This record gives sequence, C-alpha cells and structure tokens, in this order.
Amino acid sequence: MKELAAKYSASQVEDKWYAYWLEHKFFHSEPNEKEPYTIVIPPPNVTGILHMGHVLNNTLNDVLIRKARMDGKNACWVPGTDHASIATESKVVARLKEQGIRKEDIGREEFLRHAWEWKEEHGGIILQQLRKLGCSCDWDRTRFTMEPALSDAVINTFVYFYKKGWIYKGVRMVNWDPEALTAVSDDEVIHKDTKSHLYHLRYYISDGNGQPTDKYLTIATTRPETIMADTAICVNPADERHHWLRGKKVLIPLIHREIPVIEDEYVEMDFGTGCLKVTPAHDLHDYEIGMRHNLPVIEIIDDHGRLNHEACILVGEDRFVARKKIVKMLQEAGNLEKTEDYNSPVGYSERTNAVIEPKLSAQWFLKMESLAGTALETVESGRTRFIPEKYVNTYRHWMENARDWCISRQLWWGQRIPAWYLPDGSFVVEATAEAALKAAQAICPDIKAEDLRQDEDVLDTWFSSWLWPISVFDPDMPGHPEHQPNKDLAYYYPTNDLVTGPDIIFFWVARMIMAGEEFMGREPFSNVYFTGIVRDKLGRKMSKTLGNSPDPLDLINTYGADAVRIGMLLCSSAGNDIFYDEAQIKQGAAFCNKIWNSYRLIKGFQLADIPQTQAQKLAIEWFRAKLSETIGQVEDHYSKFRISDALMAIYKLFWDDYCSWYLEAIKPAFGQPIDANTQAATLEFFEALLRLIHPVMPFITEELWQDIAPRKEGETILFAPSPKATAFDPAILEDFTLAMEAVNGVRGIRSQRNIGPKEALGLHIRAASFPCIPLIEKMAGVTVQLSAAPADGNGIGFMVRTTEMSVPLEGLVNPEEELAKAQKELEYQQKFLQTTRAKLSNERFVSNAPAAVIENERKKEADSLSKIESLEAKIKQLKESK
RNA sequence: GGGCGGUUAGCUCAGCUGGUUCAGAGCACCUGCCUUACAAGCAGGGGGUCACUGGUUCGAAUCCAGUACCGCCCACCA
Repeated sequence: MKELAAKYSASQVEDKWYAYWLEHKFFHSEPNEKEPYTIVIPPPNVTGILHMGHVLNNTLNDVLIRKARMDGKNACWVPGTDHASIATESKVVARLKEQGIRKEDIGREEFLRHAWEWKEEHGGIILQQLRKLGCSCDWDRTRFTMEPALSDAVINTFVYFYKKGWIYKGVRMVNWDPEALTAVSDDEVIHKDTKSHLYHLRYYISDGNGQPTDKYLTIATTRPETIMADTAICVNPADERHHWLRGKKVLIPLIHREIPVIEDEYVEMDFGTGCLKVTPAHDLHDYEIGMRHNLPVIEIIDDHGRLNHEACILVGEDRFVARKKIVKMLQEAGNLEKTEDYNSPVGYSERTNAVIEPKLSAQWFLKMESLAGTALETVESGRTRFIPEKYVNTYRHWMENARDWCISRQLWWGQRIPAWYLPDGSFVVEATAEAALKAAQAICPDIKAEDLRQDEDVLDTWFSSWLWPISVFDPDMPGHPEHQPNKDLAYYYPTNDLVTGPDIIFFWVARMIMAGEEFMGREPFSNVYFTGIVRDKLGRKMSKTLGNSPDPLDLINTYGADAVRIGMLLCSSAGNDIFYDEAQIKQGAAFCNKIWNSYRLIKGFQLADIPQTQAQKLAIEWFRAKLSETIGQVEDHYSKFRISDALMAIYKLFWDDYCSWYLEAIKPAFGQPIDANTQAATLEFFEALLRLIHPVMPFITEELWQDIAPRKEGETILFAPSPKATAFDPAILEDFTLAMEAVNGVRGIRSQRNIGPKEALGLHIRAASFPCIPLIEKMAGVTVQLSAAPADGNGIGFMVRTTEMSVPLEGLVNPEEELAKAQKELEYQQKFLQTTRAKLSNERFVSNAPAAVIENERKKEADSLSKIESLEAKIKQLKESK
C-alpha cells in the first residue's frame, strides 16, 4: 500500500483478506491444550438465502468468536445447514409441479432423487454468502443435518427413546395442514383472531322413529359444514334450562341422522345457547368429550380439506365452499335461526398459512415430561443463562406445560421413521432393516425381508436439529449411552454461547437443552443470547412478500461488509427488535472512512530529530489513560453481551477521543515533521485501536494492521491479543476534561463572534494554576495568561467549574450583553444555592442520607458560593467601567 | 382469557440494587466553515412535565399501587 486514496474502498480489500484467511486456515480449530471457545451456528435452511436476520445473527456470532480468538481461546465456530423438511419439500414439489410432475406419481425414491438434486444445486449458497460477511467459521467442519452420519444419529436417537418407552405411536388429534398434507406440531400453528360468524342452528327433537317433532334446541357453531360429523349434542348437567332434553334424541339438519343429547361439564352455560354440537372427528375438545361418552367418530373431511362421502351432502366440496353452501341450505330448510358476527382464534400453518384442520391420525409422539423437567432445571439453576433474562419466564411456562411432541411428518424429505410393520400390523423399531428383520423373526420366525414394510413418515426436522451441538462433533453419541465421547466432543462440549432468535426458543433451544442433558448429562451451552427480530423503519417484519427486505449482498457490495456489520450492531441493543435503516449502514461506512483517513494522517508523518512538545506529552499521557478506561468498559459490555454498547464505546474512543482530540493535539503544523516518541505512541495507540475494533470490523482492521508495521506471510490480526487495560491515574482524565471545557469555551466564543479558528487569541484564567495549559493553547489557538486578579472588562467571560476565564476581545465586547449574561447566571446560581442549602438545613436529610451524599451537597454549596462571589465581582466591575 | 415486557429528545435506545450539577448517547435537525487526514468531514447549537394518577421517602426517571396505550408469548368457549 503506497498511495492511500482519500476514500476507503471496501470491495478491493475484503475479498483479498478473506482469501488470505482461508488459505492459511486461520479459522480451523483442533483440540489442543488451550481453553476452547465454541459456537455452533444456528443452521440455516439448506436451500435458503441470506436475509437481514441472518446478517444480524451471524455478525453477533462472528464478533463473539473473533473476540474469543483474540483473547487467546481456541475458538471454534461450526457452520452447517438444516435440511428443513417442510420448507425444502414444498420447494421441490413446486418445482416438479412446474414440470407437470406430481410427487405421488413418481414415488418416494424418485422424489428423493429430485430433492437431493435440488439440494446440490441450491444448497449451501447461504454458506458462501456468510463468507462475504466475514464470518470466521471453521469451514472444514461444515455439517448438514441430513448427511449420513447425522441421519444415523437421528435414527439412533429414535430407537433409544423408543426402547426407553418414551416414544409411542398413537391416534391423536393433530394439527393437519391440508396444503402441505402433513401433521405439524403445536408450535408450528399460529393462532390469529379471525372474523367469522356464529351460526345458530335448530336441531329438531326426534319422535323416536327418526321423524322430527315441532320441538327443537338451538346450538351455536362457527363451523356449520361439520354438522354431518356430529355424534351428539352436549349440555351442562347443571343447566336447568336443558333438563327437558335428558334422554332425548335430536336430528341433524339436512341429513336427519339421529344423535343423542348428552351432558358434560365441559360445556359453558353462558356461552351461545348452552348447547354444544359434538364433532369428535374435527375438534379436539369434542374428541375428548367423545372419548368420555363413547361416541362414534365420523370423519367427513379428507386430507385436502374437502368433504368426503361420509358427509352425504356436498361431497367433494372444499370446507370453506361447503360452509357457504350449507348455510344457504340450512336457511332454506328453516334450521338457521340467526347469524352473528364473531371473532375467534383460528389456527394457521406457520409454513403454508393454510387453516389448520384438527384431524385424527396415527402419529408418533415423544413423551416430554421428564425431558422438560430436566431442561427447566438447567435454566433455573443458571447453568444455562438466557440473555435477556425475561425469556426465562416464557421458557418456564412452556416447560411446565409441555405436551408430548408429535415427531412424525407425512413427508419424504427427512429421516424416515425406523419402524417396520409386520403383516399382522404389529411393528418393530430398529436402526436398520437388517436389525428389524431379526427382531421381527424373533416374533414370527418365518418372516422375510419383503414382508416388512417401513413406516412411511419422516421425523420432524427439529428432531435432528436438537442434536446439533452434539452431533456436529460426534454423531455416534446420541442414542448410545455406553459410547465414550470422541476427542472433539470431549473438548468442545459444552459450547459457550448460542446466538439465536427468540422465535425458536421452544422449537430448538429448549430441545437442544433436553438432548444435551439426556445424552451428555449436561447443558449444551452456557449462554443463550436472543436477538430481536429485524424490522423495517416502519416496524414491519422483513418479508419477501412486502419486499421491504434489502438483499444483504447488495449492501455488502455497496458499503462493504464492515459497514453492514456496524450498521446492524448499531441498532441492536440487546433484547429489542431491530429497526433496520440503511442510514445506519452509511454510518458504518463513514466510520470505515474515518479510520482510513486517520491512518492516512499518521502514515504521512515525517520523522525528525526534534523535541517533543508539552502538548504532545500531555496528550499521550491522557490518551493512554483514556484507552485503558475504555477497554475496561468494553470488556464489561462484552461480558454482559451488550455488543452494541461495546461498539459505541469504541466508536467514540476512536472518533472523538483519538481523532478529534488526540490527533489534533499531537499533529504538527502542516509540512512540519514529528519526533520519534510521539510518532511511536501514535502508532502504538492506532494499532491497539485496530485490535480493539477488529471483532466488529475484521476487514479494514486487517488491511491497516498489515500495513502499519512490517509483517511476515502468515501473520494476522486474527490472533493478535485483545488490548488490555492497565492501571491509570484518574486524575489525568479529570485534568484533561477541565482542559477540554476550557477549549470548548473558547471555541464557543469563536463560533458566536465569527472568529476563525486560526486567528490568535488570548485566554485569561483567573487562577494560580490550571491543568494542561499547553494543550489548551494548542487546541484552542490561544495564549494563556494565568493570574489571580480578575480580567479586565474588555473580554468575554465563561466559567469552567469554579474557574473564571476570559477571552480579551478589544472592541468586540458589548458590556451590556456581558452584564446581562452575568446577572442571569448569578440568578441561577443563587437559586441553586438556595435549594442546596434547603437540603442541608433539613435535619432529616442530614441524619438519613449517606455521608458521601451530604459531602457532595456541601461541595455544591461551596462551589456555588465561589461562583456567586466571582460573578458579583464581575458585575461590579462591568457596572463601574460603564 | 392467562402470563411477560415496554412507555425517557424528531427517531432508536442507555440510565444496574433510589442521592454526583441527572435528565444522557448515537442518528436526525439548525448555524458557520471546502482550515491540505477525512464534506462519508470540522466547529458550534437547539431540543424532553422521564405515559398518566396517587403513594412510600429527607429525596423518585429509578420503589409500590392503579389507569391508559403498545408489543410479545401461551391458550382452539363452540
């Protein structure tokens, strides 16, 4: 780097250094004698592309991992992708559909071939994009949740829990997604308040021969299309209004099927009419009532959400179309009493946004009780810490109410359930077909391989992701309690920090804790940092359909990865949602440029054998202390995961303290050389600043670090130690602050009076001594005159704490103005003194407040008195000179 | 319906277990500067009844209670 351009150009720099880092395998980690620091990536969908949420999450991960690396830890960040069964399968289905192919027609094998093809084509793009962001993942360790070893781990886990008795198959009411044609877990259902209607329907009492009498009861329902599946009407036994119905039978409207009236306390008396139609096949609560009363179950809605032949009428119609039609039919038949507008929560599929249909089906479940109890304890005990802490409450609530986990999905893309059915319908669960055959033969000796049929379902994706912190290191571990962790797992587990969104606290975080406790006997990570959700300026969630999400790669190309990282972090205070605004990325780019230009300045210094000035000496002493102070603050922020605060502290240190104050103080006049000591200190500080900010801005810091001193091939800032705070005298900082205030006072006068920064001025300080005078002279462009006597009336005065200062400005001073200013200030001080004294004369204050607080009040009183005294003197002087 | 969190400057947020001259930061805004590191810059400046109402206290942005909004999570009263 010879000539430095006036503007920093990120694109030229970033690719170069990323290639350099890869070439030297700086990100690769192997177990060694050092302390490990481990992060596993929240695996993105294998066919996904980078969005702003990923940028935020992975920037945070990278900051943490780079910081740990510079702190001397053996840092390992394991990357990888998730097979995301529903999301991926629906993409593949969509693509095949474009070619006119239906998955049912080509069969499982062929479909999976297409799916793998798709994965090879589109998979892992996102991992390439993470490189652009600067992520320092150990790419040699890249994993995929459906790679053979990890799939084996999933299967072994299933067999393990089955044999433990925690996995069972049962017919249950599940959340059926009629579009994806699969069951989904409770957590994948989103309830939204939805406008609908409450239909009041008359059911006529049967005369005993299936003929209607003129008596009727009225029920209220939101789903009139399900009446054909009714198998009872239910009332509360305590509801006297309905006692006349005891033992009666009623007729379902339109189809006139006879059903009994039953009593159950589940029914709310004051909701609707107090009569509930019971539809066990299509409603969870009704199903439970049906179980209690031995009601038959009649299913009238098929997998696609259409009425089937059991419905007798409207067969083949979609459920929502059927609803409209049946309302009309009911009205015509005289069964519709009235229709009310009604808002009720309706479940939607998280994936397809289809209205979930409660459906009875045979599914596989994992018992949660014991797993959840242990996992709750992990967090309650603090072995895993949540940041922000508020999520512990949410977590507890869920863990205490966890229902058994429906782990089967009616899909093909995923790990197929290792259950094999015998011809008689019984089944065996084994990890392989061979083992299954053996087990089957133990039951039925002459059974052959071709007699066995493997379960068609695959496992929920989270049933593989929950093993991630274990399986990425040692896939043989889950499901094998007798297995000894391999070298990697023993070294890297438990991981240190996990950064993820709060939306998957139950899907993923909780379950990883369960798996960790179950298979490793301890927590999978020490800290979980929950980021906010990235929203646009208007607070809307970023989404493809809204088109309000920028492409991170465009941003990186325009502003550079460092700028994008800064931009994301600047607006991401912990625990809050992120309001993304491109202006913040511009701010990041401006900061890069600032760093770049400060380097241009110091690189251009010409060395000469000249003495160091007093101002330079003072500035160096001060900045050394300031640097240490800030490092302490930054470390504290990091320890609390306050990454944006850490960044802001460094930002201000670099920009305000180093550039605006330090460099301006030590900068020689234009064209003049600098002495060796000052230059050395300046470079030393700059290098420390680079190391301090490197975790956040990896590229520009490497670029400048490589240039600031001669480096050998293979050297890198990545492993340079984080700067350490050293002991310093706080008085140095205090003195400098006073000097700054004096400088600001002069600058204020310059600005008000339109006096250019170069025009030489005097500064009268009414004191025997004052700190950092050479600095004040240099920074304010003044010549200081110390004197115990007050300044004459031809100056503009200001106060620094209790010290009176004045800039002599013959002819420019308006005594009237000065007088008015002084009088106003005097008034303020007198009032201030009054309140201070009121406090001090309050006996209860004096007797109750801690000594330090009282001491401070006394100091306030003394300071105020001293100011009043000098103001009064000044006013007197101004009046006399009139 | 239950639970959790929030309300501080135009915007996004700090302000921990009450007490520094406590009302802050960044951005935005206004004024003046193209002063050879940087106009992606420099210097200066304005701006808030800390949601509301009470209470506790010598003292409240901070603690307590209630009210009003806002957000999130859990929950299928048909």
